Amino acid sequence: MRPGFYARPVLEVARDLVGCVVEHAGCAGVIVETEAYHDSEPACHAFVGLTGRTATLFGPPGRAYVYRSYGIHALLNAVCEPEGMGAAVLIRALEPVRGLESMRARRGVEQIRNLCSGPGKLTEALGIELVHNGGDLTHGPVRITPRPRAWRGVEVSADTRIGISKAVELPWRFCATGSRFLSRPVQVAV
DNA sequence: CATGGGATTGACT
DNA sequence: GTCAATCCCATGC
Repeated sequence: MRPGFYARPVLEVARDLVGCVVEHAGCAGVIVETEAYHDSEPACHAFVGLTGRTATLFGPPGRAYVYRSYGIHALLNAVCEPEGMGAAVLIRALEPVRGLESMRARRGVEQIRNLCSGPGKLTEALGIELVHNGGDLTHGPVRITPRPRAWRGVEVSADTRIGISKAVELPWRFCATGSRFLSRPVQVAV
C-alpha cells in the first residue's frame, strides 16, 4: 500500500481495506469484511494499555497484529494510526482468488464460500500463524496490496461488530455490499 | 502462582 | 439452538 495508508484514523482504513488483497504463501483473496478496533473502547485489546500482548498494536502502523483466539484460531489485524496509538483493523473475510487448492488442502473443505468466510478460517486457509505477528504488511511475507481495478468502486456497508461483549453498539464492521463471502450477513434495518 | 475470559468454529440436538 | 476444544496472557492474591 502507499506510504501513510495505515497511519490514518482506523475507521477510514477499515473502510478502505475492503476490496484490497491479502496474499501469503501463493494464496490470495480480496477483503470483503473488516472490523475497526481502537484503544478508546473496551472491545479493543489495546484498551488495557501497553503490555507484552498489545505491544504490536501500539507500534508502527502497517504491521500485522496476529493473536490466538479461543485457544485455537489465529486472527489477522492491520495496525493503524500513528505509532503510540493502539488501533487495528481485523480482517474478517476474503473472497478467494488465487491458490484455491492450497486453501482447500489447509482447510479440509471444498466449497469456495467456506474457505475464507471468517477470521479464523482465512488465516487457516492462507497459512497465517502467530509467527507473523509484527510483520510488515507491505513487504510480506503476509502482504496487503491495493484494490484491483474491478474493486475500485466497491460499495461498502457498515454494521455492528461480531462476537464481542463490550461496545457492541458501535457500527465499526465494514462489508463489501452484497458479497457472498461474508462471515455473516449484514444486519438489515427493520 | 491460580484464575478467568475471550475479536471462533464445527459438531451435535 | 447448545457446547466443547484449547492457548495466551492480564489480573489479583
